Amino acid sequence: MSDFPRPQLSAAASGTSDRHPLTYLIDNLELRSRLSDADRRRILTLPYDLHARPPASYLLRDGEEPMRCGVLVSGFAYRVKLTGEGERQILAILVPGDAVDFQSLFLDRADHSVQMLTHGEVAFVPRTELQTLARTNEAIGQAIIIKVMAEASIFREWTLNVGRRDARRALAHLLCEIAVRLGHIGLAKPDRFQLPLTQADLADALGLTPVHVNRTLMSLEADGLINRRIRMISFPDWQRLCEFAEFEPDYLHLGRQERSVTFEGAEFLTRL
Amino acid sequence: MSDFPRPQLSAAASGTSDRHPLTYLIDNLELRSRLSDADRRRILTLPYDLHARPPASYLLRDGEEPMRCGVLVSGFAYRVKLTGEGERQILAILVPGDAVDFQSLFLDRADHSVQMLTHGEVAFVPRTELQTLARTNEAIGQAIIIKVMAEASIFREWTLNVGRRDARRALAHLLCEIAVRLGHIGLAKPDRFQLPLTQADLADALGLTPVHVNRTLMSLEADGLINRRIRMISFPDWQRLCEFAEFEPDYLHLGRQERSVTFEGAEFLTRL
DNA sequence: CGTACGTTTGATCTTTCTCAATAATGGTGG
DNA sequence: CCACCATTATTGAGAAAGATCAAACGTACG
Repeated sequence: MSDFPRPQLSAAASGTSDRHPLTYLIDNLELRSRLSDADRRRILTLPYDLHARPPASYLLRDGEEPMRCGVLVSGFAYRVKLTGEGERQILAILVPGDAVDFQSLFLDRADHSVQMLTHGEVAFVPRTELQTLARTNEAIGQAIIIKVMAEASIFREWTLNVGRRDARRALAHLLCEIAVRLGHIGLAKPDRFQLPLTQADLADALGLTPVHVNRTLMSLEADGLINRRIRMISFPDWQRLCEFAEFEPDYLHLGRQERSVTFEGAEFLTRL
Repeated sequence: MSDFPRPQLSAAASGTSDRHPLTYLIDNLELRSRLSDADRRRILTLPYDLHARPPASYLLRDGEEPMRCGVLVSGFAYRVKLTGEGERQILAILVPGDAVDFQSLFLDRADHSVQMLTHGEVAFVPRTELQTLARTNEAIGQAIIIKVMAEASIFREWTLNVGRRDARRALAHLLCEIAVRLGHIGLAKPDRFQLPLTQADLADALGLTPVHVNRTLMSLEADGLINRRIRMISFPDWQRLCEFAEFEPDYLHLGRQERSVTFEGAEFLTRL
């Protein structure tokens, strides 16, 4: 909370290896929940189709009835909504291991779209299989709920970023978030990472204009808060950047949510 | 979708009657889920404390470990986050029947605060009781998940509103949302309602300045999109307002989420 | 009837947008 | 490996939406 966690390398591999695709989902759930060996094996029995997807392709369309749930295996994607005028607002970034449709697993239709940001691979699991799994396996069901709740928390911070931080602070905050999330899956070095978004994407994420994002990036660089070489962002002073951005990663709810383990009938927790 | 639902009066009462407080929660869940008589009775067995709360009092504090879950029985509340500079961003409005802590029912600590907007009453239920209920009763558990997901959908639309709509459109959209949600619980007439927010609150909800909200309200009124008498907002032409605001209430996910009923082992849904 | 809070108004300033052009970059086919 | 094309990034000048500051006005309520 007070000392800012650097983006850290973890064991989760990065390349488009030949690991079972759903191990990425397992790793993702285990960022916040504890699963048993049996739970992990159960997830690996889910049927899936693995597909390569090009940039900008849709993984989910606004208004559609979701029939399957995609799990991002490699590459990046984003959640997006459009205004009537066709202006985009990017709502979230998905990284490898993230599921596309947990957000609407029990809703009749999608209220936003998900599109690929880069080239990547997606494992599609039938929605009914996941629903059944979520309801028959308590640990997995809870892990999914925790994931949904953590994502909702990220939406809230995103709204604060868009609504109440100026361009410099908001952009710095977004870079911090992406750096930490990539670090947790081994896709960022402690002091640098490859930004998967163009400046136009950043603009749509922050409710700004590409031109202004460009100027803001240059302004952050001029102040020594970041360095850029092409699309590689590096942090000369991570802590200073976090302080400037007001970045406090609690809202990511990373780390196991241990307190949520209820001891049936036990009241002692309410006395803590 | 094509014809805009007017805010509608429902059977859910409004006054601070002597109904069992948790019937408000039941009505709230039944906006989107089907519950059996047994489920309803089960909810009514939850222990609770009913408290009157003054405006601005906290129902949940950012960073706190939630020990209990409040259910708003009367009055209004809002979810809020602060920047490091102390600027507020209101993230959501809670109306009678809404639960305060579903958003963090399985998370270790709250990532935002909830405060009363007006005077009101809140029924506090021990968090462990709710967790247990959510896990032991499938229908209620699913109803809670659906509620969490629907709220997340509202967060996303909120972000679009703040990030990509100009002040007039965003304000009109917010008024539409509040009108429809109040209508569904019988707190709005078809063409008018009592706005529970001050102009400063509206500003914090939209990422604007109170001065600008004031001017924007006057501008909407000058265009005949709304009328105001004190805090009473009325709609001379609801459909025109909806079109102007790009308000399409699908994102509220009101109406029973029937498709989410899985027939165990049945694959036929994937063929729809 | 006075105090606190909310609303309205005016003048001025800043951030961010718009439009338009130019320069890099990256990938592709030859 | 090079030439070419499409994207992406950068720059400049001018315009606009929204912010800021300060004050006056209403209204509600103890």
